[in-house]
Amino acid sequence: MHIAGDADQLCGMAVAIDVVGGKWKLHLMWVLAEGPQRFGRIRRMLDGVSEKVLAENLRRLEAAGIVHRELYPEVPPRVEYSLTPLGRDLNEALAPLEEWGDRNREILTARG
Amino acid sequence: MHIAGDADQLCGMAVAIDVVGGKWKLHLMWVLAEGPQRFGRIRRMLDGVSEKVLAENLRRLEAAGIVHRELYPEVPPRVEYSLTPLGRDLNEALAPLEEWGDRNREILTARG
DNA sequence: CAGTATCCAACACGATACTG
DNA sequence: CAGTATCGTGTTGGATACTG
Repeated sequence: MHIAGDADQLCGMAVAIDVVGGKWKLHLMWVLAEGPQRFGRIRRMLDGVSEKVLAENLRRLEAAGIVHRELYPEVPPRVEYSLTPLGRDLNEALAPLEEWGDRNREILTARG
Repeated sequence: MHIAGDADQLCGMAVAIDVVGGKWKLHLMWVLAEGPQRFGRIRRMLDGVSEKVLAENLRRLEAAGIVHRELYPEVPPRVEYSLTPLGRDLNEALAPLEEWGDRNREILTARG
C-alpha cells in the first residue's frame, strides 16, 4: 500500500499508517502483543497468509523499528519476533482505533 | 487495498483500517475535520491526488457512513463534503495514532 | 464546478517450489 | 524450522480527456 505521499508535511497520521498499512501488519501487531512468537506460530495464527507475505511484512516492521527479530542459532533454527518499545507504544496508540472498529463493527461490515 | 481478511473475527482494528486504509483516506479525514469542504478545494489541499482517485475515496467513505455528501442544485453545481457523527468519532479515535506518528516522525521517515 | 471514462503502471498479495 | 525464489493476479493509484 501507498500511504505516505507528498501531502504529509502536516499529518503524522500518514507516517503511522505507512508503517502499519496493508492487509496483515495490524494483525501482526495484534499477535505480537501477546508476547514473542515464532514464525510458524504466527503463520498459523494468521491463517491464510503466505510465507512470502508474512516474511515481507515482518521485515518491514523490523526495518521500521517496530519489531525485534531474535535468532537463536540452534538446530533446528529458532527465531522469535517481538515488539520493541516503539512497537508497544504504537500498540497503545492503536487501541482507540480498535475500540472504534469494535463499537461500529456491525454497521461497518454491513456496508462493506 | 485489502485489509479485512478472514482472520479478523478477533480484531476490530481490521474493520477500522479497511475503512480508512489506502493512500488518501486519512489525509481526507484530516482535511474534512476542519469543516465542510468542496471537491475542488479538497483536491487542491491534497496536492497530487487525481480527480478519479479523490472521487473514489470520497465514495468509499460515504458508503461507509464516514462522510456526508451534500449537493446544492445550483448553477454551477456545488457539493460539500463533511464528516458524519461516525466520522467525527473515527477522527477522535485516530488522534493517538497521529500523535504517535508525530512523535516518531523523524525516526520513522529516516528508516522508511 | 464536479465529476466520469479510459488506459496504464506499481505494488501487495497469493501459490508453489526450493534451501540452509 | 524458517525462510527465499519465482511467477501470476487483482486492486489501487496516476494521467489524461471528456461531460452535465
